[in-house]
Amino acid sequence: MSTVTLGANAAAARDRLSLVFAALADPTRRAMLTRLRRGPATVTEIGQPFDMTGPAVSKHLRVLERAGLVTRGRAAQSRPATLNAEPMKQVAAWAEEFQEFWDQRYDRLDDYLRTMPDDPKAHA
Amino acid sequence: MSTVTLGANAAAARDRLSLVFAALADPTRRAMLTRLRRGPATVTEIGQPFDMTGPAVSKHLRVLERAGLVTRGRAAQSRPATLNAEPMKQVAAWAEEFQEFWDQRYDRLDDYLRTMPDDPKAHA
DNA sequence: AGGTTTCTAAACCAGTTGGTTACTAACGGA
DNA sequence: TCCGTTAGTAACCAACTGGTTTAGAAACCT
Repeated sequence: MSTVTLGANAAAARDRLSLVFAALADPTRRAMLTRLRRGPATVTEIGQPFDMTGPAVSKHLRVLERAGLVTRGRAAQSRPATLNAEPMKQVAAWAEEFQEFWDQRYDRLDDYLRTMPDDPKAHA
Repeated sequence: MSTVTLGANAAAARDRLSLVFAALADPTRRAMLTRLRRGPATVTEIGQPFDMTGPAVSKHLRVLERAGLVTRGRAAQSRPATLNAEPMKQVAAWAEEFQEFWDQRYDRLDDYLRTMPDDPKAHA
């Protein structure tokens, strides 16, 4: 079998948007980003509100960095993190493609039944 | 120690937004949602474009369902999934709280330096 | 009743995630 | 030069993830 047959490929082909969404899927990291709206901060500053060890904070920051949500500088021995909100623009843009469905009543069974036969001419 | 001491708590306290972001962090699932914009669809219809087995599709749908992005009905032996885009409104809202930083030049070192003296006594 | 279609459940597997502890590196100050 | 602060590496661990195969439930069609 040329097909890989490997049980798990998992997150192999992680595109950019997936990285961003995955980074945002953790409340700790979202809180960190919110914190960074008030300006750049050092690792210890960022980790202060959370009950976790230094390396854990460091790892979270690396996830944010790899998603492009944070850029890191170097000032003395501190390595300040700066918010880079550009990827969030893409997140918002993606979500807003669904805007027309946001407040849709989902009891439109008739609509469902009309769409059911799935054939292209059902629309025209 | 009453604290669990367990090495991994991980995704224990998954709040709603985290569930939604996690669900969107997979390109397959995003494609499924995009598909559902054209109207409800059965599991086999949804899984057709993807090279994966039935159960895999089923699992993806369950993730979407638990995130509140999809509601499932029952019609005959098919169990059609309907898009529920309401959580995306929250996603967009969250992302847009960062709107003022989207196009920000991040070479504002002066701003950084102004925010730096974060310690309380530096203010008073 | 028997068969087909549609979908899910269970068990399993490998890779990722989120945390820990212990150690190391780099810088600034006395 | 030595010390404290700041941050990152390495190794480890348990839970979660995304996929598989195998089997089974539920509804339709003769």
